[in-house]
Amino acid sequence: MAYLLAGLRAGIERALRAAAEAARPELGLDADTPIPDFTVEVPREKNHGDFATNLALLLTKPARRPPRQIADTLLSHLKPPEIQVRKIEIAGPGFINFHLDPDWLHGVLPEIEAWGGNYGRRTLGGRRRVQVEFVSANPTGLLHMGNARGAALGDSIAALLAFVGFDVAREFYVNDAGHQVENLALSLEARYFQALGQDWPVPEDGYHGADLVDTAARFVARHGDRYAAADAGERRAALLCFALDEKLAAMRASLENFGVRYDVWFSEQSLHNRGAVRETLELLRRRGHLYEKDGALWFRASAFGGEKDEVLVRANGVPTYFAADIAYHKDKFDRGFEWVINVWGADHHGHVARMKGSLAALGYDPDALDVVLMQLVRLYRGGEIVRMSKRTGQYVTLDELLAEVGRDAARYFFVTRSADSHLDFDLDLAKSRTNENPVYYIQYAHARICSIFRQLAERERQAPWNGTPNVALLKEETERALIRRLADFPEEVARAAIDLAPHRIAHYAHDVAGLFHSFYNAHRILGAGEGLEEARLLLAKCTRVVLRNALNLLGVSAPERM
RNA sequence: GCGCCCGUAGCUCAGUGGAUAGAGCGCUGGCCUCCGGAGCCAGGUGCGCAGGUUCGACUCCUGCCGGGCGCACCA
Repeated sequence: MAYLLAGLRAGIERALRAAAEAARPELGLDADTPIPDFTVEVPREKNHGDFATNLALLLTKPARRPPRQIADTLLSHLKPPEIQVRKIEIAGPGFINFHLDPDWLHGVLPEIEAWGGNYGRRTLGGRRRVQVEFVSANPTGLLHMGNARGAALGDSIAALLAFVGFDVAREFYVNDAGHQVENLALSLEARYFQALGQDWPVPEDGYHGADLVDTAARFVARHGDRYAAADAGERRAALLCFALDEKLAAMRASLENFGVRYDVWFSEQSLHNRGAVRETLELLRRRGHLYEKDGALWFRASAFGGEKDEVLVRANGVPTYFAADIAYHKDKFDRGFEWVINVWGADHHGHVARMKGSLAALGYDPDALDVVLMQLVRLYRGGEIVRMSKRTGQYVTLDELLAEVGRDAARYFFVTRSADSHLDFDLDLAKSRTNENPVYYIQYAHARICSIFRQLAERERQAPWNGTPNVALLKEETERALIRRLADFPEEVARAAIDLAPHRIAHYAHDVAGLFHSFYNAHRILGAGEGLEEARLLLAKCTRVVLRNALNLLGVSAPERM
């Protein structure tokens, strides 16, 4: 998949490498000295041309010559690449700047038009199988802001990886086993008896959210007081089963409203049921990485980069969450994923080293696991921090967020910051339908373009135009700047995917929208005159393609009207 | 105390070791008899501190200061 811009860059790289090889004798480089890894990048400063390389600067040490002299020597050996270079100059401390024939931009729009919805797609992934696991919230409550950020981030990462050619699966790990679930059962039991009119307090460290009151009420509606007199274990099991079904269904619905769909919902309990946890423990034991102490079974995590050793089986015989998680990650690789990505809250960072350590201990490659740690979300309303606590049941849920600010603004806000930056989410800003809100700025550009084409369609009914737009007519500063930026999209996509950083796409889309608005404001499209109008329509059309493709990656809609 | 993340403009944040560090919001002043004014144009202040590596550091290393989060037989 060779895009225009990438081709130009590659051509310059090849020509430079060849020049460096040819200049070896003059530069005093023997055959063993490698040519350093130079960059061919787009200079920030326009006067510095279309591309610049630092090759001469990097050669100063091996060649032991001043950089500008090296640059001179390189230039004398530089065969003009297959592209049209108008001017090459040595500048600054020793950069070599390439000024291209500005006509190269003429190829960009036809390229975008031809690719359409696939413009920006790459083949970097080689169809390798990648799994992205995200949210994986405890089914003990509703989804909160941290889960929402994880959902937006994980889904966009998955979309990006798919766009660059990976075979991607989205997965939700359901923590339906362990202490917290037992805790949930006890809280439910209390709400159940309360619903039946009895005085039965929710345990101190239980779940106090009002949602459990509703769950209990529905349980009573279905089963009445049948379980009041039943065996406690039976009662709790029934309540739990009922609640988990309900909670998971609700989570799935919330996430779908948020534009997130999973390929797999993976049950932790299923690992226990089919003996996968036991088998994993056995494998670790055979490999000599377990020992007993104080009646518990420990994993020698400290031998694999962990901060300390970890308990896998408690003295009471119950395996820990970590034991199940090891089995789970083993299972991921056994299912054939070559690359596994977890999106976790920063409060789990301590878990990363031991998780990777456990993979190493099992004989898997710990580098095949990447954990994207995402910092916490702080919610602001009316300039004040909204305090949240799951334990006390006081937190804003994903559903409430969607009701208040809408899906597009929410998705955009969550994904516009890098994962390792704390997120201050301003509810007032996110729900404002004004120019303060950056998400509408992008969508507005898209809607504007659609509006132009609606009018065009209206007019074309009288006098349809059929010809080929002449992109050479697009000579205005704002036009060229916009085209240039549209040409960047494939590289932006690749970078964002490799870095697992969808926020780059958010910023890029905003940038493109801004360039379009500037162009639009400075020049007429419809009625611009014979030929020019068609060229500008093509530019608008291609801008729409890029905006749409970018917004798609973020899970934000591209509306035709607003 | 130890570990991870963060510290860039008044606020919220971008910025693969490159040349003169950007955007949004807020503030001020302008802009179409015309394709959607949710738009455009103009105006300015900043890389927490101190060392080090490098031809070159916001970026890498060390120390310090400040903020967040971890350091359970919880998940």
